Amino acid sequence: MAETKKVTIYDVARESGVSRQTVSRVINNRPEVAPETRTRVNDVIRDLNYRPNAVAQSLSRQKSYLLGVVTAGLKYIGPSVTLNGITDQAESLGYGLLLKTVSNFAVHDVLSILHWFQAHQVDGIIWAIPEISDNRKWLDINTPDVDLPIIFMAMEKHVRANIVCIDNANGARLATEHLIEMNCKHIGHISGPLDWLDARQRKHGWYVTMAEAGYSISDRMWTEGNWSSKSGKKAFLELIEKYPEMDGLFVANDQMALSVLQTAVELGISVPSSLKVVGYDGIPEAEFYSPSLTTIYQNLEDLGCIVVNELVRLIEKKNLPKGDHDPIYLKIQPKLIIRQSTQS
Amino acid sequence: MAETKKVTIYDVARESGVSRQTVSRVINNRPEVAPETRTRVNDVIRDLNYRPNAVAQSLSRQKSYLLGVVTAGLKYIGPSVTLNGITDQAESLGYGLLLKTVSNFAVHDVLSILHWFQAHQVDGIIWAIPEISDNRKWLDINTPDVDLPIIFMAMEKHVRANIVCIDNANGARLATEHLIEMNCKHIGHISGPLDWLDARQRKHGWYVTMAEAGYSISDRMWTEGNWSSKSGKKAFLELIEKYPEMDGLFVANDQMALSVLQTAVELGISVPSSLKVVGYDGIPEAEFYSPSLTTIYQNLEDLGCIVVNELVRLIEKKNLPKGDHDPIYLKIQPKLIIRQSTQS
DNA sequence: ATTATGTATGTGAGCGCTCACGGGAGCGCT
DNA sequence: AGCGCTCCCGTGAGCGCTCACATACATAAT
Repeated sequence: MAETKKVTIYDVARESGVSRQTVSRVINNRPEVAPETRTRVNDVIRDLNYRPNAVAQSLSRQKSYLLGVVTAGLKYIGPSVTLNGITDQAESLGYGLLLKTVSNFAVHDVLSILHWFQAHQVDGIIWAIPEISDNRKWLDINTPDVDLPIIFMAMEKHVRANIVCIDNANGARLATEHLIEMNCKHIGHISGPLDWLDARQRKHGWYVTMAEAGYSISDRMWTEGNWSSKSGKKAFLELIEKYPEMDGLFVANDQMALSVLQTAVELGISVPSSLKVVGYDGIPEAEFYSPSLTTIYQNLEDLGCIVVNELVRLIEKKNLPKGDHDPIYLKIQPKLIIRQSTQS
Repeated sequence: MAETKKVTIYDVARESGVSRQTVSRVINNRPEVAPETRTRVNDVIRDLNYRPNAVAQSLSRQKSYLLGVVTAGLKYIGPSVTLNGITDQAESLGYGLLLKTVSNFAVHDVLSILHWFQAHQVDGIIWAIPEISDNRKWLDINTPDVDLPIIFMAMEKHVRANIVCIDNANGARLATEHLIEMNCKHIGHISGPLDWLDARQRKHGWYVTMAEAGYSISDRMWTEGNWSSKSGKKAFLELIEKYPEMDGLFVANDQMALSVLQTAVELGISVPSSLKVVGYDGIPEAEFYSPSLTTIYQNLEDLGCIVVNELVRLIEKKNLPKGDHDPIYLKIQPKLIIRQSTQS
């Protein structure tokens, strides 16, 4: 354990009778080394238990193979799953992750985070915080003085921001169209908190689909929740009161939707026969509830994976051409999963 | 944006007419700088938009202010919440986080992870992977050649490993004692997968408490699940069949417990009047189910926070004395939260 | 023999910073 | 004048590595 202090490239060089540069060539797998030399150096490396110092490497080659990730709300399952996708893909592309979190989605000091990443020489940044109220405003006001590739997740299209997100509007459309197909005539909606972009997009998707299908829409047909089970129950009680003829319901996330299913039992409303319910997210529990919940599944792990791919592409492209291309704007498509809660 | 290239400490020095060392003193808030000099340098720093290069600092001072965290199963809520606690506390102590994940809890190559952290000069490591089957065996076999403070979470006591964990056995005791107090005469258990240490500890806690209270115990009184809702339902059906007189049930996590509550409705078993149920974890949904679920709450955010505190203590203590102290072994106490599912 | 073409290695410099020094200026004291 | 002291500041060296180059020796082409 408490061996000699740090082994450096010099130790290896001395021990194997070559120069540090040759050792460097060996550890970086460069071709210009004689086979015997290579094996000899490798032997010494093993004997000395040498391990290249990544910090020194970063400093010297001006590249860290590290990505910065800002996330929020790891206590919720969505962000966590996304992060999981990010880590996996980063790992497999040979990048490490420097993680920052901000509390309750408010970005108190964007710049300090960007600067911290910059100081640590990350090669790129993933901004994995949902767009809520005006927490992206800084992008317009204050062009950050950080010259690094950044990809944002889940935000409105923007002139000079790279974005990868889920197509919420289309997810909502799938849900609503399904309810229409199942012959629902009075389709309500429980939205997420409307300062969230995702919530607005889902609500908008419901709205537009209804309108296109010739349904008339009024404010008594929807209520706002805040994603939590508790709020789901509250919103449902409110909604069913002001919209009693409702026979179809699109809920903006599964957690609230499950709460609706349960509350429906308490109220003696039978799902799916007299009310059909669609959720959003595709959490595992939704499958094993009874009735199992029809939902819009978004593969957040994939999303994380795609973000990393795009970012690494940006990083590696950055060296070559000077021309500013259009920013990335990628929408991932969610899928409708039909289960009992909408079957007749 | 695309300004001049990197601003270094030399630029600041030249521009403000002092030596790099003085600039260094300013950015590190050292006292030996004349007030006017300090403000002048600070002005130049602001004008030039200078930001110290953390990589160079790490290399030079041989200290990175970075912690390595290995986690697994971010797609589950437990590990994520813990990670959340870790990030928050690390942040507030001035440490950054380097994150690695491993897939499905199996540590295919422990050493490569340790070495990666070591190469990146982290100051300490948090091993936040649950102990499952023999994924800690390496600790016995192969004393890692990494001379860094490491803290493990959720593992069996070990001669030379620092450990911070939740007192599962005691949590299970609280649950079981509560059922006993509520006059249950036939108390069953649905365990987690028994290759998990946590599952074994919870089961053991139930067992011991039962035994101490003079209950006789047999194998028909418990079944094994795998934490998932689905498995909870399956386990419950099995259990109620072989142990029909059961009137109290301790379930090893909330997810399975909620599934039990739901299945009970389907079977026409009324909770709590004819069966009382206690879960474990304290997930938010548990509160808003009906009946709301009595559960054992473990504050995982706190847990993460405590781990970081201990690790940083180790790091900062490391410089001073040579004496190896006993390894850390901290057990965090969970709490019983009584709700409807056990009220008479 | 002369020049070209490689292949395998070593050398200086530098990445951006901090440590350990050392040294000048200014003060009060003998 | 000389001493010691504090306060402020600068210089050399080095953290561990990689870049761009130079060098040595082979082999092949003229």
